[in-house]
Amino acid sequence: MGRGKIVIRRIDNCTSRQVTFSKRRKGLIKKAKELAILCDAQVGLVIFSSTGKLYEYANTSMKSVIERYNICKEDQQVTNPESEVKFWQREADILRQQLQSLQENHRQLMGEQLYGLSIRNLQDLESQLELSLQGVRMKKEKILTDEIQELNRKGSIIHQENVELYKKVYGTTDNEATATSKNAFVQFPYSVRGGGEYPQTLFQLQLCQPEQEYCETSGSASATK
Amino acid sequence: MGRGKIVIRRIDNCTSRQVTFSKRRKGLIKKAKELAILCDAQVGLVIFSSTGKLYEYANTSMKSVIERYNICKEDQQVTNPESEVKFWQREADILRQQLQSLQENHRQLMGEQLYGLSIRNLQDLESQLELSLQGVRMKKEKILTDEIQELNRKGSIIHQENVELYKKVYGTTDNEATATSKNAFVQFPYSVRGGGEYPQTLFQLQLCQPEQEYCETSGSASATK
DNA sequence: AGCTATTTATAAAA
DNA sequence: TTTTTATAAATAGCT
Repeated sequence: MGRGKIVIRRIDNCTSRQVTFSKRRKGLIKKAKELAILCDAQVGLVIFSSTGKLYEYANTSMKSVIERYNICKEDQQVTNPESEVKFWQREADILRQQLQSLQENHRQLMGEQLYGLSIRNLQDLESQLELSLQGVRMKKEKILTDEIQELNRKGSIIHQENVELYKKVYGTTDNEATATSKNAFVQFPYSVRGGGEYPQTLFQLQLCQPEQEYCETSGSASATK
Repeated sequence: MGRGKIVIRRIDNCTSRQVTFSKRRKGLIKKAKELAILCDAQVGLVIFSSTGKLYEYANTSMKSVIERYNICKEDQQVTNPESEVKFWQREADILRQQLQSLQENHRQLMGEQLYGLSIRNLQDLESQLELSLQGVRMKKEKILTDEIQELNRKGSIIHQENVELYKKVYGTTDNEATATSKNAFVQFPYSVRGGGEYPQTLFQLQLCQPEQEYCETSGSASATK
């Protein structure tokens, strides 16, 4: 329900995530209220943002909801009443396991601890790393091109100003001003992709040349499916 | 959102109320899940139907949500003497933080969540990924060469055995046996690197040829420093 | 924070 | 209950 369809997975962009959190939290609480009213239900809703901030809704009181919840659970639990300490120990255990699993995965992504992986596993890992590299490189290139574009924009403005100033100082004839400014001022834009009348090769070469070396030296090694 | 607009007030008709409860409860829980995933939040939802039936959702565990909720509420009151429970809660908190930090790192290694990284960071990440790839590929190649070497070893032994058997069956003259075995048996080793008198090219080609295609299609994308 | 084009949720009916 | 369908709501992507 929006301008585009989205897949339900963690939103990477921090700002977008915050905005979406704010909108959806509001929506969720509204729906919880409606359910409670329409259907005469008792509803308790607790939300912690990723930054740890607490949001809550309860049509009665959170305390009563939790108490009622606990009663329900106790009734179902014929098993030993696990002490609070036991619970948190288990919680810590689970977290520790998750941590360990993630750490192993992490090491493999770092190209370490590859012992015991099958060819299949290694190929999957390799593909993933290639995808990651691609993402990182695209991101890097984007930052650089954005920066260059911004510089060109600023440069253009300054160039424009200089042309105007030049006219004011030396005369108002277009021909004269233009002819001289070509020697006096830097031309913009230098070399942004699709930037207009200037050839694209300059910027392309700047970005790619240092990388050519890698391609050649490890070309056969990086040839993989 | 339906065939007609409704006002938010208790639904009198018992059947309609049940139907609506069922549908909206499902929708609410779905939204809660989405919020938790999209925005990386911790969500706990408790619903009692008007008939007293309990429905719940929590992306972690309801207990941990409630505990965290209580901690939030307590902290606003007074500082209590730390009990064993407090200790374990803190332990879980620390582990949760570590997990979060590692998860962020992990996502970046997966080429995600690159928002906010500087060129410098991205280059470090890129280098790391390249190292990882190199390690993975070396490991993979080692497994394959080892396997081939092992096969060659076994093949050699079998070949030797066959030569012996051939001698026993058709005669004992060295010349005859050797001459015929060249037509009857496969020669080992085929092509292990540095394996001796056989050229290395065969094995190299076997490993690299199927991968040539990939190298060409994504050659420019993977060309990087 | 708003604005809409779209996607979702769901009211009514079966 | 579940499915279908017409509509109301929610909200993703922009500004």
